Amino acid sequence: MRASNYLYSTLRNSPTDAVVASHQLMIRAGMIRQVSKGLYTWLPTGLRVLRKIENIVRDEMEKAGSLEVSMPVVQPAELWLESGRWQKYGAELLRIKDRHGRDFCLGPTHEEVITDIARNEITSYKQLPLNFFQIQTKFRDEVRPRFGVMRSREFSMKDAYSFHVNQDSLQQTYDVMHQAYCNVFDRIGLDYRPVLADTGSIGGAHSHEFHVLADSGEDDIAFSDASDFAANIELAEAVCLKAAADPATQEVTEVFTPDCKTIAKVAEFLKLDVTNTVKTMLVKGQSEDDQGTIVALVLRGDHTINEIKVEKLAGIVEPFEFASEQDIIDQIGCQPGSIGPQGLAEKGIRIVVDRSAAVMSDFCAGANKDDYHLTGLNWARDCAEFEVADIRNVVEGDPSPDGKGTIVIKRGIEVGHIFQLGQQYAEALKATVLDENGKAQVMEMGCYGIGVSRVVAAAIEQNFDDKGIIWPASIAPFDVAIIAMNYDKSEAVRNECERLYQELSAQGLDVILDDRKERPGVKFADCELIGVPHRLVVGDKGLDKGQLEYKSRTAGENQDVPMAEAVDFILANRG
RNA sequence: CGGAGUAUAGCGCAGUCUGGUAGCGCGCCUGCUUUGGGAGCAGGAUGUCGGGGGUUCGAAUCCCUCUACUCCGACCA
Repeated sequence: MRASNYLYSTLRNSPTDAVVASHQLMIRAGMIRQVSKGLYTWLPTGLRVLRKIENIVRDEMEKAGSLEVSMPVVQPAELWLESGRWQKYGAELLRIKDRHGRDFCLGPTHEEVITDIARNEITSYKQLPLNFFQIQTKFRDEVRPRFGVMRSREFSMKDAYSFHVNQDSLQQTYDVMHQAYCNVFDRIGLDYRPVLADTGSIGGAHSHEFHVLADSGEDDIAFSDASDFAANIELAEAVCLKAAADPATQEVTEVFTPDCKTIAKVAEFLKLDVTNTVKTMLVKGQSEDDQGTIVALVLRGDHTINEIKVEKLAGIVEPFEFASEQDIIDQIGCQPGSIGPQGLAEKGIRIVVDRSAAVMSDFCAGANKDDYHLTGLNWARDCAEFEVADIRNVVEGDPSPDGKGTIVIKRGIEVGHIFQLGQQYAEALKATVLDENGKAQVMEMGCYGIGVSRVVAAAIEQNFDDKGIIWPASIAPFDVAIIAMNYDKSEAVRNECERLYQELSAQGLDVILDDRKERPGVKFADCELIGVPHRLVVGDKGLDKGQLEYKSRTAGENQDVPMAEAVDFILANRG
């Protein structure tokens, strides 16, 4: 590519509405432009990167035995009604009507369509296993799109779906895909981790997420400092090593705690450590007869509730919802802020206590009376009727669930997610094959996603400096930039640039020849901003000595390279 | 959905309080000079001041309304 025929669209200052580095740099480097909230145009530089990632993903998928297909973005409501997700998926599913008034949606994912294909095309167990993938535009009407293409409404995703005659076969493909994902992210050159994950709205049993580690990530990942354990905090088990509560040493005492509506205030007012308090939260419970059912969740004062874990308890409404203030006043007789577990069981309220809270002794809790708390509480003596469950988020310093080391928490950007779906979609859509005995059998399914456009942003989050983007070699928009000095005046420069351009291109490299009539500083700045890994400067000064000047994007110093060796030098340094 | 904020040239911003001919920097165009880190001089182009309505002799500015975008929150007892 010759710069004189190219659109840089680089900006000197970044628009104020971009807050994270990748979003700012993608705009400044002329990669993307926002068209509307969560909707972006990919400019030439951005699209080059996106395509390179797609190609790596496609290559690894094919190596893993997946077959490429292309499914429609617009999908009929019928399929979604059949799977039950037309009602279940919620507002992220953009529903539209066609001219005949029939219902459609923009595909946020493609389980329904692929399962429809599978049930029509696959008839015998002998055809299985089969694995399909596509790289395609998805639409999810996000509550809050942000951070550029990191969380946009329309985005590029590689989604794959596998079909099996049994669980063993599914597990095998799952393992193959797990490895393929590692290969993809290794090839791109990202610092990533596979982590245990919740299955969320897609459903299913077993699942891993692939996270790129970055402070700007939106997910918390719990790692062990002594093993390879890693799990999304949504899922990470909170372990309590202490087996039982110590015996009571204090009597229950009611204390006046005016205006102490939070644990922090209560602890401060009573000069207690927050770890010696519990907080009691009331959430909506499910029951057949009445609507006002509430369930009490009890946590140690310094812990936070994990909604995903709570939703998995039987009898709790999903999605998770706190009880209304009116229900609390009606059933407990006090305002939120003074609630405690003692006496709730007598009122017929179910109590679920977190493991760590269940082994406390002589603790402090709300008195179920406005502006009063109780100290010296002990479970066995004062409030013996409760269930114990894991309902909190792990925190740093917790023991690792695998028994090795302690938990460290880091931020991650979710770039991939693999699931074992089991039979849920195949069953809903009646996708069956005939087995050895000629009997119809519901297929097992797996699904596997990579957020291709998000990988672009994630790669930048891990690789930039004050001058701009530093692309991993595998996905750079150009492999090498030839910066011409005095291109229009010097025939020697033009000839050498042309030679390099031809020879490097012939080697399969993506070359940008900066032949613009710009001052050198402008060319250097653009080259660094868009993050080209290798740079050759061609000027009369060097040519007189038979030399070119080389600099890698990451190196501080220039390096002279003889003209004759330049192409081999670049090839050798490409890595 | 709740809260806060913004909307003026391609980008970044001033002007709004106190109504009186639309401004600045960068970028863009032309010419000359310059040519190894975002050049200098001279000249030039570009705006329905987000849309609609109102008040006024007169509105970017005051009032009403709509829209778009940004950020924060939706983890509290």
